[in-house]
Amino acid sequence: MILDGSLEPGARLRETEFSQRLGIARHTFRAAAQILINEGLLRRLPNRGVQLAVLDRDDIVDIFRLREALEIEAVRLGMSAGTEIPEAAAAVERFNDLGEDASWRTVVDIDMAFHRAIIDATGSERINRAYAGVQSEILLCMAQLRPHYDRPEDVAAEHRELLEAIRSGDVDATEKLFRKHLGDAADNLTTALEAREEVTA
Amino acid sequence: MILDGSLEPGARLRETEFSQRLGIARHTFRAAAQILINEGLLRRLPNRGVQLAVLDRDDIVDIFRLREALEIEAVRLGMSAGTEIPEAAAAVERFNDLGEDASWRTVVDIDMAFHRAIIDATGSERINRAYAGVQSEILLCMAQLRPHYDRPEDVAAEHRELLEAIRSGDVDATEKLFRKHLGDAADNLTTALEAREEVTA
DNA sequence: CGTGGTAGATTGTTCCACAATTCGACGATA
DNA sequence: TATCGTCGAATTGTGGAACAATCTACCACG
Repeated sequence: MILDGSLEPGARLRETEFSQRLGIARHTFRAAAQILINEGLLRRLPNRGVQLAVLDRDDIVDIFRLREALEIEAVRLGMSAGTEIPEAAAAVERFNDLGEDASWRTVVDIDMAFHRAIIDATGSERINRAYAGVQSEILLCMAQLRPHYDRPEDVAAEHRELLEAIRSGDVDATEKLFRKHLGDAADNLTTALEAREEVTA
Repeated sequence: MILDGSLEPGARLRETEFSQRLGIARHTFRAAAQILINEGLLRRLPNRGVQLAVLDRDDIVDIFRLREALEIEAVRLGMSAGTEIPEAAAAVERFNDLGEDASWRTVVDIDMAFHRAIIDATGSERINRAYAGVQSEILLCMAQLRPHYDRPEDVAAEHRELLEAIRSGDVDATEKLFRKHLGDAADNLTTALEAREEVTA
């Protein structure tokens, strides 16, 4: 429901209401909510329960700060270990196969798979956990914003570049490219956010 | 109790026993445990409750991988913003004031304060949260290992260098210095771990 | 028009209950 | 004797009801 968009940003999730709607006990709902809080999807207001996170401009910037930290480190680790990342290559392939009319959701899925592959390649449980958190938040972003996306082929080209950079072995150049890629994505989302704010305002 | 060392690594925390010992209800204990699980201090075994995390060599390496990712990014952000970090400077001062016989615990506290100051300076809520997780795990490490530490003045000197590097403005050199500093710390802990394993074996 | 108070709603926590699952002991069988 | 399966106790996972603490909204009052 959260990632569906069927819940308004900032909506308060009352315990009795939702536990009944989900057919679970209030305790169980609270336990589940705690997990989602740690993923950043919900926020706990003391004595006022949980509410769906509202992401403002600063949040998006912040999410991408952490994302940059994790992905850059993952890239460095992967490159110094010289590991191949077949899943990332597979993601690029899937990008290439997309037609002009590919659904936005498909593009997002492949994008996520690409970046997750790089994280997975590190074999670091903790970097993985931390990244899982930002990834849910990004999904939440997407659910709330539906930002503008480039044509599939442009997205494909950009990721092909990233993969080639990794294979080239030039760490600094790759790092720079990733920073640019992630920075652009963050800009995309922030402009989408501001566009929505204009509508609601 | 966890960070005291009064609980053995890998110990199972039975719900009835601990909720009674702490004077809280079983549900409350479960909720608290969930939070500690997210901090990496406890592990949940399905249908077998929670147990105190046991950190092996790989875990230490992994913790410091994430720590490196976060601190390096924090340093970069702080340096590009040109922010002063008075708390870090204060930590260095406290190091300088330490006598030869300073307690190990004091050294750890100041060390933590120094590194946390750098993280705090980013103003990034999410980098902060992620770092809080590794920090508790490091504390757990410390509680379980009591590793060998250099003389206080050496530790002081090393941190003074780090701070000076930040002030110098040379990002790459600073990054290299931090990687070395953190790598050494990780080595310290892993050797301490291996030393303990020899004893128990 | 602002202020304070009161009543209702909601959360945080406790206690009790019970199904599901795991673990260990016991005994049967080869 | 060793292996395996079965049974029972212990423990977890979940549900339900209750209650104090806290918050919210509304209303009376100055």
